[in-house]
Amino acid sequence: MDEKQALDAFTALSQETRLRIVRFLVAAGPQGSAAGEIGQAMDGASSSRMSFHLSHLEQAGLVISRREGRSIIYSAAYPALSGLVEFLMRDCCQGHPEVCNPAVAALSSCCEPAKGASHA
Amino acid sequence: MDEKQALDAFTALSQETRLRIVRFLVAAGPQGSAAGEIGQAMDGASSSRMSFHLSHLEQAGLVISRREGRSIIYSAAYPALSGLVEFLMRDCCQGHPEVCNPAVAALSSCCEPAKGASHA
DNA sequence: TCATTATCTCAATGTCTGTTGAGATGTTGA
DNA sequence: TCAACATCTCAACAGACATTGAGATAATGA
Repeated sequence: MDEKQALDAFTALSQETRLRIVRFLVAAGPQGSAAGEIGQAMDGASSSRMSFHLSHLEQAGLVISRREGRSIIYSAAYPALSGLVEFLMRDCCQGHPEVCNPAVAALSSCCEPAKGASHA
Repeated sequence: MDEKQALDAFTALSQETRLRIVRFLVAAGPQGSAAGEIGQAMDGASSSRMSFHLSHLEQAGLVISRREGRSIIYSAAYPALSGLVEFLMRDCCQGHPEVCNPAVAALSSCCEPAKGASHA
């Protein structure tokens, strides 16, 4: 992840519809979701609007797509998301791990295999 | 961290100068850096430009400021950064921790007390 | 108080971005 | 091949954003 990629990723995430799409796909898991399904989840956004935002996200490297029959299935690009987090926090704390440990804790708890209710 | 805050944070991070400022301050640690110092680190950006971006970042909650004599010292708002990471990755992986563990690893390694060379 | 330094505020300008609607492309089943 | 469906592409418009330069505010030391 270099600065240009990070900038593209943050630009993509700075728009309400796109941020919702990414979070929707993050929660959807690796199997992803069809463009139409995503559009319905976004308050029934128009197809051209979805296409615009999905291709924006794909160009930014935050989602990936594959065709399945008539549908195009989008899913979160987890490695890119990890890379983005790492880029933003790189060289954090300078030997004071307590300042960024909350971020680690937040992510770790998310990634524990679900036992009951998960997130806070 | 709610959606509006996250959106403001990502908007703030989607601009080259502001992203550099945040990363500069993340690396600078909790003691922070004066506005003028930051401006010099940003290829000598003009004071009005720095002021614009720093107040943008402060409004977005990503940095905090304090006056020290004539200078205003800015520092990274580490809890906000942690919250942002948590918000983006919330509900990730749905029982498949392997998909977002790389993000945890990236952050964890950053946060280990420095022994030699730190980041990857 | 005055000069100096550090930073912020404001208005003007050019550029970028999101939305919309119409139409094109690709896929499926008959 | 045809009709139906899913998605993408394109041009146009309104609104938001970054930069600039001039001037205002705040703190310091003499």
